[in-house]
Amino acid sequence: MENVPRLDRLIQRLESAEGLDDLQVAIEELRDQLGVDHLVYHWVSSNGEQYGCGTYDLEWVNRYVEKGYLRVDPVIQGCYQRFHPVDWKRLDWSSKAARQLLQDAIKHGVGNQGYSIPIRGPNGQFALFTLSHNASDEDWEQFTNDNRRDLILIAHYFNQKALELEPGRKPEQAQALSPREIEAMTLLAVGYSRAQAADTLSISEHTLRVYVESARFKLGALNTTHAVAKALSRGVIVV
Amino acid sequence: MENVPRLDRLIQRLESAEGLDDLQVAIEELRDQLGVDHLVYHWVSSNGEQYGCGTYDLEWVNRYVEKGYLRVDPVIQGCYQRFHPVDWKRLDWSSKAARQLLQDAIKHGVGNQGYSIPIRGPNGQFALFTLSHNASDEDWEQFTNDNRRDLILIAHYFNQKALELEPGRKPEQAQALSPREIEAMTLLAVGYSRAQAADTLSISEHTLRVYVESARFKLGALNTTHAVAKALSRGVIVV
DNA sequence: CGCCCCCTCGCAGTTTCTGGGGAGTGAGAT
DNA sequence: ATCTCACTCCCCAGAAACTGCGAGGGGGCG
Repeated sequence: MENVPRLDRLIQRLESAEGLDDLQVAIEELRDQLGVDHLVYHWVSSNGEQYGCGTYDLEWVNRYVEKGYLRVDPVIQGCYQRFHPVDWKRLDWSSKAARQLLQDAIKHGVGNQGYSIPIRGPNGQFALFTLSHNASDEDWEQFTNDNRRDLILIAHYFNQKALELEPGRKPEQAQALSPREIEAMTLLAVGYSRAQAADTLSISEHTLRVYVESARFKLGALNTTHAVAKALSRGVIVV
Repeated sequence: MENVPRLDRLIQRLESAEGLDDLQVAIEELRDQLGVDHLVYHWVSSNGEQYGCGTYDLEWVNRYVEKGYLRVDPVIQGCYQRFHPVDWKRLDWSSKAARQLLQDAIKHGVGNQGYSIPIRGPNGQFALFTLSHNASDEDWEQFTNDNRRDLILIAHYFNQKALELEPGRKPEQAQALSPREIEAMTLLAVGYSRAQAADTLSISEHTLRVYVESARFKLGALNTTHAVAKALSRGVIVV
């Protein structure tokens, strides 16, 4: 495993990428240059669709999806709650499902070591930039320490380009909620009933209802719970 | 204006900061070293609370808050929709309130040029790392281009430390949900009614109800919407 | 072998939410 | 100066969710 080579040139390549294919080529080259087993960038969008590119076997990717590993993966859950890159060893693998996932992953060629960088974009976008490799704890620690900053930057530029190139993200640009709508949704998100929320805002329950309906419409949600979930995952409201 | 000096040492200083005061000192030193007029880190939250440190006059900060500029500031709104750092010139200053804000800002010593880096953390955290200065368009463009990568990194480490030090962050690790409970909550979060969700899982509606109640209890939530919101913001479920 | 948790199912009554109407004011934008 | 949009209020009826009662089988762990 070597240090990130020619950071400047790599970032320039990323910036000049014109299609998702270019990102796939870039990630493979970077994998080779770093000398790690796998390098993956993947993005979970709020509507469930996800785009990713990387060097995992297709078989493993499909298996991961089919088995619903997304829901039990400590890497996902851990990164979702963290800001800084995280070594897989520091995550919580105590649950049975998690250990099973890890064994399965190793069996499919994912290394015993991993390092994942969480990245967040507008509208609740969340992506991971992950390295995996077979190495000793010491070597891996050394490697990740040496390259952390460059990897953070690469992940950033990678995500920037993915955001640019990702099709179908404009329609998802929902209308902004009005201040009152945001207040109403926020109160519902922290457990208030409509009556309580209306009382808190000193308006009639009917008025509050109008806000919630309006917000539901703007967010394209099917019901109040859905609307709160969408508002949260897009960062429209914060609890 | 000079290039970012001694990036390594600066990041080390940030990493070893033990209090918010250290961050204030760090930001002032960095400002002096960069030779820009102002450098500000602030954490924007929609409910109004915010923490920040920087070199703006206290008078200006207070005025900004009192006037409710937060709601009309194109810097906030623009960065909220973007991932990459943005030059203030590229934002939309067409609205009357925005131009008024800009004039007011310049009058209070904020430079005519600005550059803001959006940063996002877990649970919808959103912060800005902003430079402002008096300079010509050409000089400013040159400066920001030369320092972009280093500034992104600094902003990242700054935010990491701010997240660590932020007092109001309670771990509050709740009980884990069972697989079935996670499935149930996830379906509700994507807009399914209880009946639909039960149908999807091929169980009776009542059984599904038991899961939801159980999850609500484990999450310490007051109702289903609250439970979904808590599960989402804790990363227990991913939509 | 109990104990605890996970999974599964039923009934009934009460409360809340949803969706369909209509209506008036004020601020900001064209 | 009109016009849009946010904000406020009201009624009604049906659909859905919540509350509280109870019940049994299966699996892991001390």
